[in-house]
Amino acid sequence: MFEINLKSRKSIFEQIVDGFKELIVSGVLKPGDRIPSVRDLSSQLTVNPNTIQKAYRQLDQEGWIYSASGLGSYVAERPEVTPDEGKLAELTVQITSIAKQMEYLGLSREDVLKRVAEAIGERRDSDD
Amino acid sequence: MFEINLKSRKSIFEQIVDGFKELIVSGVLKPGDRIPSVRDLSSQLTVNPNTIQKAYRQLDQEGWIYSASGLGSYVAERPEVTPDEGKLAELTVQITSIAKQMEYLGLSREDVLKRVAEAIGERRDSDD
Amino acid sequence: MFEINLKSRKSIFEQIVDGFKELIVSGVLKPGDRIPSVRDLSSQLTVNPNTIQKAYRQLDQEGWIYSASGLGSYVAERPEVTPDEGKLAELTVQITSIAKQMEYLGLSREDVLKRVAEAIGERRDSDD
Amino acid sequence: MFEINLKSRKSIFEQIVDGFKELIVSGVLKPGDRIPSVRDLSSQLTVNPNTIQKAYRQLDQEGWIYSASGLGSYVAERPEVTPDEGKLAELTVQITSIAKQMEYLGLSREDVLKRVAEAIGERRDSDD
DNA sequence: GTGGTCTAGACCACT
DNA sequence: GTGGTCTAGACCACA
Repeated sequence: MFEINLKSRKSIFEQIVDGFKELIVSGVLKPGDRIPSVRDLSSQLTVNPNTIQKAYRQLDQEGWIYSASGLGSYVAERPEVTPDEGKLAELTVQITSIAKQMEYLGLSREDVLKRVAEAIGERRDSDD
Repeated sequence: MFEINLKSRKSIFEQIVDGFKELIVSGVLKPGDRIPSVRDLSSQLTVNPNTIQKAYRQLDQEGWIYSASGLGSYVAERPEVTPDEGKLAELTVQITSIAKQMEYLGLSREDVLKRVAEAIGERRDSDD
Repeated sequence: MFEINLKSRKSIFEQIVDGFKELIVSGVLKPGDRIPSVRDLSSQLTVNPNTIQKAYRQLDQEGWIYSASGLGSYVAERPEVTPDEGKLAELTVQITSIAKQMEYLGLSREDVLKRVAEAIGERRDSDD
Repeated sequence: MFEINLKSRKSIFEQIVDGFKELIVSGVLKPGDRIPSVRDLSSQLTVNPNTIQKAYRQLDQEGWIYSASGLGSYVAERPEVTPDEGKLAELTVQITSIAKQMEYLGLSREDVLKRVAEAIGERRDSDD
């Protein structure tokens, strides 16, 4: 699935949460897909089940997955129609901070935008 | 200078570090500017001096400020010519992750780029 | 009959028990009505028969239905004359807690009562 | 503060969460008040610190308290101005279900409303 | 001192 | 089998 880096500044918990977000957002995991059971992932990553559990609960609360006791955990439907403005606002704050730091490091505004555009897989030049 | 929000999930330490980064990156604090002494900021924010001290040390290590013993702390010069590719790579990873999450939430790629562009204060094409 | 929502925090078992209570309390199911057999409901809801079985047993014990071996399960008579003060006391505690939370959230006492009144389908004064 | 009933259907975790909500909603704990440290409450209730911690985190996420690492946990400000319609809707669903059950048990609609009115400390008859 | 993370391992209810 | 709760106890960063 992914790997845990014990040396990272990120906590194991956070790495698992973010790891799943990446997988979902990048389309590797699709809505309805079953994700590993707490115990399975626990032994796969050699991480305590409690930690996995906590991560799953977090992802559940944030709406990324849902967990049905006795059945397993599944990737939630993609939030359609109404982009959650609350979450969006939070992400905008984060992205702003990072974008400004990149600019400060010497990147031109154009270059920052280019990197983001590449990141989400869009050609900015051709058919913009 | 800025304010400490105890209700934030961020620790006070983190808020101070990030707060200074924002101020520097946004140009409020310019290279060479003197920043408050540990004692002053401590009483201003009613925050434990140890915490301020630690934050300054962190900012120093990351190259945002430099502390001259007995003289005070100053905003470091902007790293001009040579964009630190290591830091840049890390930031790119972060910004990619966030941009993809925004897209997943329902924003079009165009809208994501627009938000970033606004974030760093640029008009994307000419006068869009 | 009703639907099972796997994404709910409620267990399937709980959803079935509560679902029947709602149907009975709202009058959709009336005393004496036959409810589906375990097998039927199991295939209708695609839920494990054991779970249905357990839910029926629970409803039986709480006096909402009665199961006649070999004949099926039926909605029990409404407990007319003697309101079970034990159950009532428990419900009062629960409703009090929720009402106070609604008030704390910013609803006036009037508004809280209005919502409850609407909930049970009554006009509070005359034709409000 | 309050007591834990090991025999209750409610989990310890839930009892703690609900216990604090009661205390806040009833005014025993006021915004800004400090609540016991995780360790203190843990030894007071002879409940594992992890469980207390989990409860505090839940209360934090729901906006009832806020926890500042190294400082302690405090009752959050009362949500003013904008009654959170999401939470309100959830509570309305709950209160409806209970009110209907009370009615089914034999209470008149009037009696149900009376109980709720008493619960939140309002006289329905005098100055309605 | 504070909150927070993580592990180890038991136990429970639900499917 | 599944998710979820709870305990016991270590450890960390922050204040």
